[in-house]
Order: sequence, then C-alpha cells, then structure tokens
Amino acid sequence: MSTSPTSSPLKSRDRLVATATKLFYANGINATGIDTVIAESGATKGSMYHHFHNKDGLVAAYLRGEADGWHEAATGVDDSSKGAVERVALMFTIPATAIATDSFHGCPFTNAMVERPADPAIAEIVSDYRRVMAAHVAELIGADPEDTVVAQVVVLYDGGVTGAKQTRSAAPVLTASAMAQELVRAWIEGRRG
Amino acid sequence: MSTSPTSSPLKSRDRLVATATKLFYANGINATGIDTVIAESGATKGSMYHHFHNKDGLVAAYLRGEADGWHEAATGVDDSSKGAVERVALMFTIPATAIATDSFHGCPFTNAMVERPADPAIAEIVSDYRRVMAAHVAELIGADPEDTVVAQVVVLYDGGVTGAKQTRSAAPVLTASAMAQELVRAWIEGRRG
DNA sequence: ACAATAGTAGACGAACCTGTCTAATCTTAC
DNA sequence: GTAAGATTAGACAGGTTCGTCTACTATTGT
Repeated sequence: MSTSPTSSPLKSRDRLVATATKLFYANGINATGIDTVIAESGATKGSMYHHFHNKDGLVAAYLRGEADGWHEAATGVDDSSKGAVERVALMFTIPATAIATDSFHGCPFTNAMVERPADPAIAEIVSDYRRVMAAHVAELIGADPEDTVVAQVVVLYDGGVTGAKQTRSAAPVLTASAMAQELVRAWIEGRRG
Repeated sequence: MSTSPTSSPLKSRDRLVATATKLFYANGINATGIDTVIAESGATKGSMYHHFHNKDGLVAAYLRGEADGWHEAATGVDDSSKGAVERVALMFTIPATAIATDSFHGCPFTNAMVERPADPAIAEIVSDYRRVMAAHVAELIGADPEDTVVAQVVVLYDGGVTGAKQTRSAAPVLTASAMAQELVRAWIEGRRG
C-alpha cells in the first residue's frame, strides 16, 4: 500500500467494477448476468468471488462508485467564481449533457432502488448520495444543508431526471433547471431583503 | 358484451391482470415470474397465453391499468368546488397517503421504464399517462396542457415521488406539494395582475 | 344446434442464472 | 525465501425463467 501502484493497467477487481458500472447502468442490474460481467471484464469467476461475497457485493461497489462519480462530476462542472444561480444551473448540465450524448439511462440510484428494493446496503448508499448532493447544493448557494431551499432544489433535480427518463427527452431537466434558478434567485433575494 | 356480466366473480383474464398488478408493483416486474402470477391468480398457463402473446403483453395490460387507475384516483380525490391551489394539493395526497399505508413502491411508470427500458409499448403507455396527467393538472388550475406551469407541476410531482421512493419517506412529496401550491398561487396571481 | 371463444391441467424443453468447487500458478510484502 | 493474497480456467449443481404443446371441457352468442 505504501509502494507505488503496479504497472498492470487495472486490477481484476477494478476491471470487474468498471465493467459492472457500464453494464448495470446501461442494461439494468437484474438483466445483466454475473457471467457477462466476468467475461467482458476479462476476469474469472474465482476472482469475482474472491473479491465479492456475491452479486449484491458487486452491485454495492458499483453504486458506491456512482455516488463518488456524481460528486466528481458535480465538482467538475462547478465554477466557484460564478454566482449561486449560475452554479445551480451548471449542476443541472450533468443530466442534460448525458441525455444529449445518449449515455443517459436515468438516475442510477432510482434504478437500483427499483431493481433491488429489499437490499439495505443499497438503501444506505442512496442515503449517502443524497447527503452528498444536499451538501453540494448547500455549498453552491451558501445555505445550510438542512434548509428548505436545499430540499427544494433536490426535488427539482429528481423531477427533472425522472421526467427525462420517462420521456427520453431533456425538456424536463431544462424545466427543472429554470425552476431551480428562479427558486435560488428568490431565496437569495428574500434573504437579502 | 351487450348482455349483463356473468355471475363469475372475475374472468381469468381480469384475474391475471389483477394479480399481476399486485405482484408487479409490489415486487417488481422482472422479479415476478409468470408462473407465480398464474398460480396466484388461479388461472392456468393455457389461459395466460391465450389472452396474452407473452409476458410483455401482460406487463402492458398491467401498466395500462395503472394509468387508468391513476386517472381514477386523481379524479377521486379532486373537489371541483375548491380553488386551484387546493385542488393541486389534493392531487399530491395520492402518493402521500400511499406512503402512509406502506403500499407505496414508487411510480409504476418509472419502475417499468427501469425494468423494461427497451419495450416501445411501455414507452407509449408512459407517454399516455403523462398526457393524462398534464391534462388533469391543466384542468385543475384552468391552464392549457401545453403551458409551462403544467410542465412545472409535473416536474414537482415526479420529483416528490422519486424522492419518496429513494428515502422511503413522505417528506419529498410534502416539499413538492408545497412548492406546487406556491407555484400555482403565483401563476394565478401573475395571470390576474 | 353450432361454432367460436375461453378455460383446465400439467408436462416439457431450452435457456439462463447464481454460487461452489478443484487445482494450479502468479505476484507481492516482508 | 516464504507465506499470504490474487488470479486463472472451467466444470458443475440446483434453481429459475419463459414459452410451447397436447388434449380435453365449459361457456356463450347467434
């Protein structure tokens, strides 16, 4: 651990998670067999079950990666030199651009809750994601994560993404983005006045 | 068809759809085997495949029923003697009460799009549902279904329901409801002034 | 009465799924 | 150098899934 990483491009475990991320998100968790993930990742069954207790373990690793990925994407598109309203708009470009590039298949967390409703590990990862998102929004606009306005922006984000998934169009995200911008504008106004 | 219905409590086809509705919504479409639906409905395999071409056919019938069910529920909780704002609030009581009675498992249409992303028949039923919902909201508040305000209320509805599914709590629905009421209030105000 | 539709009962195949297991090799830390 | 962890390769069992098929019976509209 203290030494430098090996020359190998990616360890078997990481390849498994990377492949699972691609397939689980694009085709669905239940629709993707473990054998497919193993074959496409170039790993073997022994390796898979050496690293993960069962499929649920791989699913959890996938979802944790998605949560981290969202946070990275959100900080990636952010620009702290801009105002709160514009920064919120930037956050909504994440799903908007995904739709434009046809790589959008809805919210991975919603999808996971639908496909694995009974798994408590998943429920907790989803909880974490929502905490991260609330904290991020709070930081963008200079609010407390517990403020009503943060919950409201989250509702709009969820609504935009869900509508986009159902309609296969970016329109709901754009509607939600405009609403969020107006909401934050009014919130700042109300705070100042 | 022109004569009165038979004494039989429910025809085989209807029992199949009724059972599918219960199981598909509660446990998921992919997680529910056709054999389970057949057994629990008291029908037989021959009957099932006499009425439906395959499982997708049953799923489509289930979803069409959910769309009709939503419309009935929405008109059921409505009260045309009330004002627009209150009528919108009433619409949001549909998911809110479902959550309270533990019979809530998210939006059936979102769930279906997640579990059956490639089925165009499902995409169309979801489209229909969204048209019905837009028309209903438009009627509640006296707007044109194409008005921005209608799309905005829909975003809030989707966001509330999605948040409730992810958090297993009614809070997002209540947040969304309050936002929708405020939105409609302001929209009416703006229209009058 | 007749024909079409609806239904019963269940065997069956072919495909898929997850997870276990054996047995040997490679890598890496110390 | 040695021991622990990581990996390969694939057979295998046990279960589930969907859909087909046969053969027979019941209902119902006209």
